[in-house]
Amino acid sequence: MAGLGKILVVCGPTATGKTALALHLARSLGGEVVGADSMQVYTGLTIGTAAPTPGEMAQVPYHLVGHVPPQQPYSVAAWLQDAEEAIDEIRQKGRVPVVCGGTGLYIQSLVMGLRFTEENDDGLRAQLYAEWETNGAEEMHRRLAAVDPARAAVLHVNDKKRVLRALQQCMATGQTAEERLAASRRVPPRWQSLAIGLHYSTRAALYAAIDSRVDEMMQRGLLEEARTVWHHRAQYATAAQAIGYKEFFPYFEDAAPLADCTARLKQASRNYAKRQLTWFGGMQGIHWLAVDEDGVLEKAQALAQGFLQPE
RNA sequence: GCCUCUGUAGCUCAGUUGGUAGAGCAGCGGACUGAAAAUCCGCGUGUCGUUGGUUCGAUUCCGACCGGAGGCA
Repeated sequence: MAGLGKILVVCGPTATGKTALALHLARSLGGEVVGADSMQVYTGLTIGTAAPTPGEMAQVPYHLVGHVPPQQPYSVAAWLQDAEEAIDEIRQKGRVPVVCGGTGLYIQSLVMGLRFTEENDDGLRAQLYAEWETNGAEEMHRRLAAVDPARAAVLHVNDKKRVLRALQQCMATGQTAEERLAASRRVPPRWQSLAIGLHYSTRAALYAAIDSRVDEMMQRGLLEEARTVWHHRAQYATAAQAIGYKEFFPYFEDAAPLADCTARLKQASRNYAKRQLTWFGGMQGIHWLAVDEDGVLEKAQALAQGFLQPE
């Protein structure tokens, strides 16, 4: 363990102040921030994704924020690769990597040290999605059961995304999901991480923070940003799925009043925060801090300093 | 003032030819290995507006009252 590089991780549900904490840690400990957010990676999606502001990014070096054109596909695999590169670069400079974000899949994969191979076939994926439409869920699930019974047994028939992904992966590589999982863990973790999770002491406080942050985003010009995304929705395959934009599409299409869309956005954000809470709640070893109690920055800094202390 | 419609889950509404009720959304819980801000799974007791009456039994039928919508004056 002694030789493992150390990284700090700031995670938790949306609207808890992760960005501010990461900035504080990076500034006080000589660090650089690495974004772990599946939507903040896209260039130009700044207000709706609550990306760090130019002012914040000027204070400390940032990585993996706004570095992907919105029309370009991206994924955990790509992010992991980018993140490893960024972390290596930061450590070579003798600085501390501060990974910050709310995408549970990304953070967990990084902490676990997962690695993915090159395999990916978008054409095959599209074909399988088309077949799902004509053949139905049961038939596709049966096909998976024929090639990878273990995976099929675990996946619900309606879990379209995972059933088709498993099928695609089998067809492309001949490997079962179990073999793929094993391969992703082949290289032992390269980092030792301290994860700090931010939350509110009550669910009501979290939801109130989310609601008022949406109002703030509106004042900062979210609607115009959303309109841009709407214009390009055909090319922005993944980016157009981000919460904060798609909720306004009905408004742009004259199908709903603006107030309804704003309310819908708040609701979607609350639902999302709940899913994040489930995800991070299931991760072991997170040090949780309540942001509506005093001294969060100090507590986090003390934890980080203790962790970074050479043994 | 009169007539008609209406009052069922937090919200929008089904339904019970009389045997105390169920969907969607919300909410709550969970899952998650290449689109993950995505995707998927599970959880439904609520004075069936109030109050009398008929009935073995009323949320359901009848009356009155209260609230809401519309129409006629």
